[in-house]
Amino acid sequence: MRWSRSLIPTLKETPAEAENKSHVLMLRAGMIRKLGSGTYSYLPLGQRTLNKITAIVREEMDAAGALEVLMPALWPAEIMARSGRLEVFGDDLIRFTDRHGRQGVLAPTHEEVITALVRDNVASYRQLPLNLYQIQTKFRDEVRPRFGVLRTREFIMKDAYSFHADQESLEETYRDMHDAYCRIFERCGLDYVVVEAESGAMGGARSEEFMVSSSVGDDLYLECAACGYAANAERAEVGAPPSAAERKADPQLREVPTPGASTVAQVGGMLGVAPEQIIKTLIYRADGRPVAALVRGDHELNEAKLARALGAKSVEAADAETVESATGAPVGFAGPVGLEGIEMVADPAVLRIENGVTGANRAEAHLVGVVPGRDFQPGRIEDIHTASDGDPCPRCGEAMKLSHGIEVGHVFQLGTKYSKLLNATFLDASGRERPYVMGCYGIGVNRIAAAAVEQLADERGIVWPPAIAPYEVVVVPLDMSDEKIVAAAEEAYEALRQVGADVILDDRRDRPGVKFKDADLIGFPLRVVVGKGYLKSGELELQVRRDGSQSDVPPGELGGRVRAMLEQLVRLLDPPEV
RNA sequence: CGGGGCGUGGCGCAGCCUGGAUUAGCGCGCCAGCAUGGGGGGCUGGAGAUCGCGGGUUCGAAUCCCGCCGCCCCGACCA
Repeated sequence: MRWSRSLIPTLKETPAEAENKSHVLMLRAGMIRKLGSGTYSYLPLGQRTLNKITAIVREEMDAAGALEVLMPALWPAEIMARSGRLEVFGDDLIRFTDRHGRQGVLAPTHEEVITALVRDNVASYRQLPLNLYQIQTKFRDEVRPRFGVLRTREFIMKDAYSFHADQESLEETYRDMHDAYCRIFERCGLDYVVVEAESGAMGGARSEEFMVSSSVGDDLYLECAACGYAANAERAEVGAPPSAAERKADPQLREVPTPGASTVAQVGGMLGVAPEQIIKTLIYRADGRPVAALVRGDHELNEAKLARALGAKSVEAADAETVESATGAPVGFAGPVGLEGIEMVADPAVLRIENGVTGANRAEAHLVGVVPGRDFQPGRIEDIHTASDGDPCPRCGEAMKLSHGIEVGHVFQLGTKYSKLLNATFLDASGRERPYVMGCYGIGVNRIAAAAVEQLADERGIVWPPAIAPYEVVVVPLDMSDEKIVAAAEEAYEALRQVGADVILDDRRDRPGVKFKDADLIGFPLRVVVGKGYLKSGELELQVRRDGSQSDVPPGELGGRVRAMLEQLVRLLDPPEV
């Protein structure tokens, strides 16, 4: 491609709306332009990157035995009404009414359609397992689209769905998909972490997310550097806290007035104690029955963990009436001391508090000098707080690190949830009718591009991993009025095309500075410069965007050298073996 | 949904509070020309704006008032 024939509107200045790295740089590099909130056009450069990503995704999906299909994005609303997800998605669903007054939606994900498709066209276990995927635009009316292409209302997703006769078969495909995902993200040059994810209420279901560490990531996950345990913050288990040293103090339990102070922050402020010393007592309803859940003041109760610990189907915060009848005090003054007639679950961290503060079960009063074990005895001790930075790893006990991450992929064992809901069954070998066991697997295509920019960009601009760069190499003639230079650049361009390199020739009649700045901004992995040096020595300069290194190359060796360097760059970008 | 902010040539901004002389200004980009050719450089001359939309106040509105629309940020929500 000749630069002068393409459409690459680079920007010197940052558009006011852009905040984070990938948004600013993709806009400035002329890859994307915004149409409305959360909707973007991809210009030639942006589309090339997207195409490279989808090509990698296709290759790996096909290699893993998945079959590509294409389903509609435009649905009659009743499809989702039938599965009950009209309510589940709620306002996230983009709805419309057509000319006949029929209700429609734009597809946010495809479980219903694929399940019905397989139900109606597959009937026997002989055809299983079956793994179908598509690469297609999804629509979600995000409450707040943000961070450029990272969170949009319209995005490209690779979604795959697998159908099995049994759990064992599902697990095999699940592993294959997991491995294919690892290869995809490695090939895309991303440094990623696979984290355990919250699987929801359905027991047995497994789920993992693929995270790219980034400060603009919307997800939180914990990682243990010592043993490699990693999990989404909602999911992460917390190991036992280090065993308490001998108690130094034996504080006296007494009640103090705390008028108007009902939150941890207020109580802490009024009594001059740190949140870590406060025992937060939360009254919940687990399948209807009230329970008291105790966590440290600086910790957050994790409802999924509480439900699991109690073996409850659902837990919800109790209403004010329940709280009052259970504790005898208004909301905000509950405490474990003297609390009777209600099941009590305490987080292990609570038991390490030496001199605690907690509600007195009386309005406007708290207890100080509380010693767990001495002043109250919880019925159960369970990990029920949401993991936070520094919490001990559940496997090895080392401190875990909390990071923000961009979720670029997600694999999930669905089980029979949708097949049962939609009555999708097959006949097994003994002629029995059984629901499909299903898995689903998603990848955010645009997000991979944005995540790569977030992760690798430097002060000069984007640094593309070669596999997803819009062009692998740019040839830059520095003086378009010099025939020798132009001729040499044309030859280099041809030579690179001959060896199959993805190359663009910057044939604009601009000054060198403009060309260098643009090349840096867009982030082509390699740059071939033809200028004074060539006139003197007859050699071309080969420059590496990533580290700024350069070397002289005789024109005859250019093709081979570029190929070799691109391969080397791919290896440099490989994440360390996990 | 709550809070904050913004809409002025393609982009970044000024002007608005204290209506009128600014012909709506500046920088970047764009077009033509000259010189230049190793990091967004210089000179000359141009093109390009119904000041988000609608209504109102006024002799007069980019500027004041009302309504609407769009966009951004923080938070809540959601996966």
